[in-house]
Amino acid sequence: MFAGLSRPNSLTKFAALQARVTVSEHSYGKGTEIFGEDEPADYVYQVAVGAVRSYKLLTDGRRQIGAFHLVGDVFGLGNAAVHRFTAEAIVDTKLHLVRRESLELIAQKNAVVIRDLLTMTRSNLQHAEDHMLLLGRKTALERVATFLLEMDRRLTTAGFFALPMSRRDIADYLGLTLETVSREIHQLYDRGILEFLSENQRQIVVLDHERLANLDL
Amino acid sequence: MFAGLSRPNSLTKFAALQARVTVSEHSYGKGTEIFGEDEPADYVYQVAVGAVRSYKLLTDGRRQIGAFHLVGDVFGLGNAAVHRFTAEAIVDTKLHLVRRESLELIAQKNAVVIRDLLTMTRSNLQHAEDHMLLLGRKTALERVATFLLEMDRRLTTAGFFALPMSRRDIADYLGLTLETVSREIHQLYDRGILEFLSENQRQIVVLDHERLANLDL
DNA sequence: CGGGGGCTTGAGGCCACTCAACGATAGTGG
DNA sequence: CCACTATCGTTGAGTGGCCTCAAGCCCCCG
Repeated sequence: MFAGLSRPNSLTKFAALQARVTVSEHSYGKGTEIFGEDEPADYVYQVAVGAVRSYKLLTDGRRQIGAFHLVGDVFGLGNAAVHRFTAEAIVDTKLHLVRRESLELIAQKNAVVIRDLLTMTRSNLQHAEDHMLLLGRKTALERVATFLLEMDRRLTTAGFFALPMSRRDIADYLGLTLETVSREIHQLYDRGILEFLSENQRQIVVLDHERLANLDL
Repeated sequence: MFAGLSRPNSLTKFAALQARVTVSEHSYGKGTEIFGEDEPADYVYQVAVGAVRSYKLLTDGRRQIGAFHLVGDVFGLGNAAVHRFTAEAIVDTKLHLVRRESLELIAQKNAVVIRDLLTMTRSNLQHAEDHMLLLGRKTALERVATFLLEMDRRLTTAGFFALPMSRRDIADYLGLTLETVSREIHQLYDRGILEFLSENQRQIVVLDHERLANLDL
């Protein structure tokens, strides 16, 4: 029943869920925390509107964003009793919340539910595995190319996409500095691989997917 | 029933499993491939003897090792129908194999089985999340310190541990070069934090866990 | 005893980082 | 309505941490 919820247009399935578990909705202003590392993990979340970053910090403030959660994505799954991440709203965001408790309850009777949880956890794991390759072995330009392809795939609608996150967020996702991210994006622009829409540097059109994919080895 | 199999001393539980699914054992010589990326994922594996590396490659040969699987570890879980990485025996290795098919069959009747698969997949995910922080944000010295603490935790028995993997493997796990790994390990030696046993640089005693943990922020 | 693999160590180079300045935009309060 | 400020992004100059290239040692194994 939760299966496919991570795909944007499967929100319909959510209706079926509501008859069985407690689903609530909650709004989070730009920049506010949804949950913190080491807090008890009482809920599972789905993005209805907006975007979320989840990250870990080192003691001196260095930050690694593990994933961006966009509309339709389910997150808060990989956690045990306690969250392993901090999650924050990147922009004004609405989330659907499901109590873990009630999910457990259903899961005991309905094997399909656990199976769906397993499927979603697997896809989180696969994303993490791909990201390890990026962080460990790709150059700055390759990282940015991979990132843009991911965002193009996940949020392009009318031939372009609008990034909800800042250059700093992108940098902390890619293991770079914000200056490097800026430089590499502009190098792709100079090569004619992408274009900016209007004055806003967050709206991007990918002109040449193939060359972008070749940079992303 | 599979729960806890990832912990070294839970091999006992494996006996209970054998009555229900087809479990076979297989040996792999040092350096041989267990499965390749994009091959069909027909089995789930558990290390009985030896050690395994699983990795991804870029087209030009750059390699990122995502995890080392040691005695007791279960792997091959995060995969869908097709493997997402290559697995190789680091040393001569014996594995227990369970057909995915028969696992699926049991899982349909026994919700506990899926639950255990979910738990193990989660712990793989958490390892990957920690590793993203390492690859994205830690310095060379911090990476090596984190690695040594992990190995100390996972394979110390008589006050020391013997690394099954080469410097090159460690480097590809930590996103460094083998030369850098060598230099950083020796810096820890020079600081009196660790010692080598006999002539073999793979047998290590950690003398000062606390200082090692402080380097690993 | 010759050859190869694994590890160490040194010298030099480069890619991404640091530090800094600047422009543009949005939100705020007088 | 307009400073004022904060945030965000870009761009340049210089630095440094890790990589590259290279040589040499040790051990194992044929």
